[in-house]
Amino acid sequence: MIDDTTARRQVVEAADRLFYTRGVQAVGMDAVRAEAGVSLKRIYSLFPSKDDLIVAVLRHRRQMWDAGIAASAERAATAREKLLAVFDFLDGWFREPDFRGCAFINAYGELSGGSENVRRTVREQKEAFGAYVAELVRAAGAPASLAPQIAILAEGAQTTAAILGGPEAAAQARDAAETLLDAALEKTPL
Amino acid sequence: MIDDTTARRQVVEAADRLFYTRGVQAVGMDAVRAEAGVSLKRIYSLFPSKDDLIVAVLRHRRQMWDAGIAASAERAATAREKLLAVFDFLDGWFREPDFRGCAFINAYGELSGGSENVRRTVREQKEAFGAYVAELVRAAGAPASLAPQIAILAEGAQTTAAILGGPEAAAQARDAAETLLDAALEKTPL
DNA sequence: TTGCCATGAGAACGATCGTTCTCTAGAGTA
DNA sequence: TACTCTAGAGAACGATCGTTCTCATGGCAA
Repeated sequence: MIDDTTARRQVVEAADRLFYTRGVQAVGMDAVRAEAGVSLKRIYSLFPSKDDLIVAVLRHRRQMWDAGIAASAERAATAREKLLAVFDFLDGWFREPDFRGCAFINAYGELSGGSENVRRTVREQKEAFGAYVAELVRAAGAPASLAPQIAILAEGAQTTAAILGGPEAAAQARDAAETLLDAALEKTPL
Repeated sequence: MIDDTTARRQVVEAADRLFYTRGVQAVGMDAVRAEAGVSLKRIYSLFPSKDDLIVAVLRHRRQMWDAGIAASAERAATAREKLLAVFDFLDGWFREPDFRGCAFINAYGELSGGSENVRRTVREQKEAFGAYVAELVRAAGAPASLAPQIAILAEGAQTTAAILGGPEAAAQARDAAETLLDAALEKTPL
């Protein structure tokens, strides 16, 4: 028998694939069982309910998001370049053939009416991303008011790319962010 | 008996309220019947399926959105002010107590995996809004590349306001749009 | 080998869904 | 008044969901 950690990972990754592709409510627990190769009994011993599994999937998505952003930032030298690297990360993501928008936004739209846990988990990841951007804005020497503007650009790029179906929004948002950065640094010289 | 036009309107408005508040899949047709005061038989004679009703609701939402944007633009004199008026409209909307994000984005996240009709209807409204912004950008004498940037700000403000739960994103996006407008017009003088 | 216990496969359960059907009551007409 | 037709109320249907339960199987201790 596979150990709990492995089973847990298999279930979360399988559910993530299915949820992201088809939507959460459209995927039954039996489909998760088939995709993960883990029995229903085992799944329910690892996750007390589907709601808990959804939250675990969102946490897993957040780890992947954080890792992707961090990897993209590593290749940048300055805080300004790290900020713009966010949009380079988005650009690569938008070009993946199975890109279907931000899983957090999708889950929020689908489940926020029903699950408080989902609402909170989604809000937490958006707040964490906002804090990440705010820290880079501070390091770049720009006024704090720039941070939410950049975060809004990143959010908007994700929904625009999902709905219109092309990667262009990433470059457009990146250009806008660059303009905003230039304007902010101009007003706040060293 | 009420005529078809009235019944249709009652059903669409009732469904809109329920779908927007609780999510589409969480609302059964029987709940729509109760809220609208129109029998199931009648509903199914007006809309062949729930999918058709969803599309009708989205079209209704689009009319309300277009009207709101137009009313906000009417109070503005120049093209530049009309562009910024979009964010004033958003600001008022975000402050409504039952604001729960953009119905189109929510529907897309919830249903795009299953319904081609929903996908297309959502895409159409985003494209229409993009065209509206593009026309104003042109009238303002700014380069065309500014238009998608402003549209992305509007999209991002909507999801940010929905998830974080405050109206601040509207003013933040408005400030960003103003900065982008200034920078664009500076580079492209008359 | 024998008994035991945990496990997985999948049937079962109760709820709910979208959709259709039945039945009844009432309006309109001759 | 008697007949017809329509529409509404809601039961019914088949499917599917999340969750639980049953039962056969196979490893493991003695």
